[in-house]
Amino acid sequence: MLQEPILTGTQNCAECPIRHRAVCARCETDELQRLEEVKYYRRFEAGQTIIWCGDRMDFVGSVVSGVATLSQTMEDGRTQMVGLLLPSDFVGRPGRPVAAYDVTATTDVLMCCFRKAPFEGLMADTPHIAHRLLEMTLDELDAAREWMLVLGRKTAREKIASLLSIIARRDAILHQRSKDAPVVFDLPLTREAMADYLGLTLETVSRQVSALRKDGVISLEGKRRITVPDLSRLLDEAGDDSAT
Amino acid sequence: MLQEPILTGTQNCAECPIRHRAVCARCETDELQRLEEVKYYRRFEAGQTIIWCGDRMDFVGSVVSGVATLSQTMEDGRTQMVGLLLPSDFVGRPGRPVAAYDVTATTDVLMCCFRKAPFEGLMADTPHIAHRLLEMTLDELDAAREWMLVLGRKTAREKIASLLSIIARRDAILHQRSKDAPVVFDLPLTREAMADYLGLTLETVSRQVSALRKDGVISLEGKRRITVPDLSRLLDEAGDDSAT
DNA sequence: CGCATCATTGAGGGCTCTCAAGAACTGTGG
DNA sequence: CCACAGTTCTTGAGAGCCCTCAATGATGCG
Repeated sequence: MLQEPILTGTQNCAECPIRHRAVCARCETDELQRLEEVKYYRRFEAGQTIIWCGDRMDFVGSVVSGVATLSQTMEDGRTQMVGLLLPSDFVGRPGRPVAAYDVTATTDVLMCCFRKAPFEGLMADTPHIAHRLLEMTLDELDAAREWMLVLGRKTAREKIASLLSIIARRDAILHQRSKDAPVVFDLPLTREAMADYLGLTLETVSRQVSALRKDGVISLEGKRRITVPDLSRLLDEAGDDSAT
Repeated sequence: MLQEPILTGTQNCAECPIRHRAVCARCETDELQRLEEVKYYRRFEAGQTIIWCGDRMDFVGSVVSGVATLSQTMEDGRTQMVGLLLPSDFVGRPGRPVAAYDVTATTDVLMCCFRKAPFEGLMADTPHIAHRLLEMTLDELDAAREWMLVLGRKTAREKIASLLSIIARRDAILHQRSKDAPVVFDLPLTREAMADYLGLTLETVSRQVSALRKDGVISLEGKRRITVPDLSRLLDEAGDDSAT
């Protein structure tokens, strides 16, 4: 799905694609070296569960490539996605021994893992890691709160448009397209995963995607490839005050 | 609503009721002294807006007493509460010049404010503040994610039960009651505020509260005072896996 | 080609919202 | 102490949005 460098064994941090956005972004070379001593890579296939809620966590880490999801499940099977993990996002909570959520790979995922105990020691020693983690956590908190508005107050159509807007915006930044060019991207999520993210059923997701297509807000190539001819139109549909 | 100490002018941190839970919890006496130099108190009446979304923020701070809410509003007036601020909770984001949410006092509120620029300087110097803030932010992120499940997947009845559970649990901890004694507390929120928190209308909130009363899960004295005869019953209604 | 997975579409029902009226509580002034 | 407005809350009736159940269609892989 997403391009992924072929990595075998240990990789040099200096050449890491997420070097300047991950939890290690602010580290000096000596700090990086200490991180490198406690790090290792793990690879997961699309669909595979990375961590089960309640499992002992002996590592924390960063998503290097691919997309993973954070989700919660009730006894009767209702599930709600509570986070989308993109490259550079952090997994795990320092100081907590047990995972609070299920983590699942939705595409092939490469993770850079740090052994937990030494990582916690590093956090205490080197302010750069702790500061960066605080910054990232504050960003995630903002994203979670943004999402609470989507879940609590938006219609199914607005929910779909909101999700597509987020992915489209990320894509626009990543590829630095011109403002007026149509945005094209692949959905990294199945209809079911979209439903779990949006608090809908997969049938409703399917219906609303079809409706947006019929209304010309988006067009589809196959099931996953989406073209947005007019991004501001999509933002309107999402109900966000895009201004202008 | 909540008892509130009568404070005039500056107060000594050593006697502060939230001394050991707020952002300053880990500070040594010399760090506290530096904090005290940049702090001041502000008082807000119930119903008053503390901060408008988009306002310049020249301070951050802690709720000392009372209850405040964090909320987002769409252009057409739909609003979603995204956080409940209780005593010791932190307000504002270091490094951000502008408020991202509306902050409203739902009861009389006393806030301990720190001038933003010097506070940010202190954060860079003293690891205790940054560490505590990270810990608090991670807790808030967990709470936000917990709430996403409520908003996305729970029924109206379960939503009400979930909200009451949260308040009841906090009250049980605060008052250290025996396990089996009935829990009694005052709702710090109007029906409308509850609706904004739960992603419902106030009519639905009212109906479901009545239904829980008719079914004996709770009983009411006036509109606000609630008795929970059997907490585990309430937790069941909330749909959480309370286990035993 | 057949199977499995993922997605689409339809029909009907239920939960929550909208609109509306009235009741209960609060504070003010006579 | 009571009258009266203003706010908050409750309750009802009907509509609409989304869910549930079900069948069909597309896509990919052995």
